[in-house]
Amino acid sequence: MTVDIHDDMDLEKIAESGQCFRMKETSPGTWRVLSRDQMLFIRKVEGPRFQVSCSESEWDTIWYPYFDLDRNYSAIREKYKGRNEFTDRCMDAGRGLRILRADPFEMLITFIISQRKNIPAISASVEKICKRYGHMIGRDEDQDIYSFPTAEEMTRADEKGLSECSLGYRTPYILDAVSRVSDGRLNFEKMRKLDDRQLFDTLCTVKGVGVKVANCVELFGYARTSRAPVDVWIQRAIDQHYGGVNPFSEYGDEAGIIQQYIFYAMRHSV
DNA sequence: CTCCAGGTGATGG
DNA sequence: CCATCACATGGA
Repeated sequence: MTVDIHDDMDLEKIAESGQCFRMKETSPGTWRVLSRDQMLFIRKVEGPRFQVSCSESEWDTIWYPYFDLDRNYSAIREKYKGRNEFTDRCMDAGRGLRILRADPFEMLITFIISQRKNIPAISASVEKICKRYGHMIGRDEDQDIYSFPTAEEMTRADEKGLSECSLGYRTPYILDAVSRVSDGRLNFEKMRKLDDRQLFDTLCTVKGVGVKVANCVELFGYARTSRAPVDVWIQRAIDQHYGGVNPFSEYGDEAGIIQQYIFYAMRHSV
């Protein structure tokens, strides 16, 4: 079926934005999107129209929220235009980006893995985890596609199995995260009710989760868009373009969205 | 060979 | 509180 999306929506930019590591262009213009145990093929056809592989009810309940389509990104870009010359350039370069509303557990594991790895290496480790601990959810390009494992599925992970996912020193971090979910110290649904600070503190109890990873889980897993993770790219932008001063308090509840534009722009040498 | 990658924990001041 | 340093692994 088809859907009309009148706001910013650039699938290639979203795929390259470093917030999802399983989105792939499987044939020119067609993107395979994976989240939890769901798979979607989406393709821009003409004007605002996109062709999608799901039913209308799946679109409404799964993918419309996943792509954060209730939020007007072009209005946000317009709102902050003119405040800072560099930010303007970033919003222009990143026009089409959206913050995906991904699964919190998937984000926690993924961003623990992300530390001191480049994006291709993160994708490779994530795929190995899906293949080993997830389950088959379909086929594409003559290969099996696996879900991202649930916390329940990951309880069968051990040091030996995880070490074959190229996790290096992060293996005990993943085991700690999984163990906290299985004994209830970490409950992702209950955590939805916490405010930003409480959620941050709870996430930081997990080994291998510090300021940056906790903020990524808040932003991408809980849509806490006031959170603006500072990684090496953002720190570089702060040093080179904002006089060494973190600019994100200027952007209030949209700080995380502005951060995403800057991250994208820095990685594409704007 | 060296250097680096969406950082964090442990240690020492 | 801030500055260092080690930490596995794969790719350039």
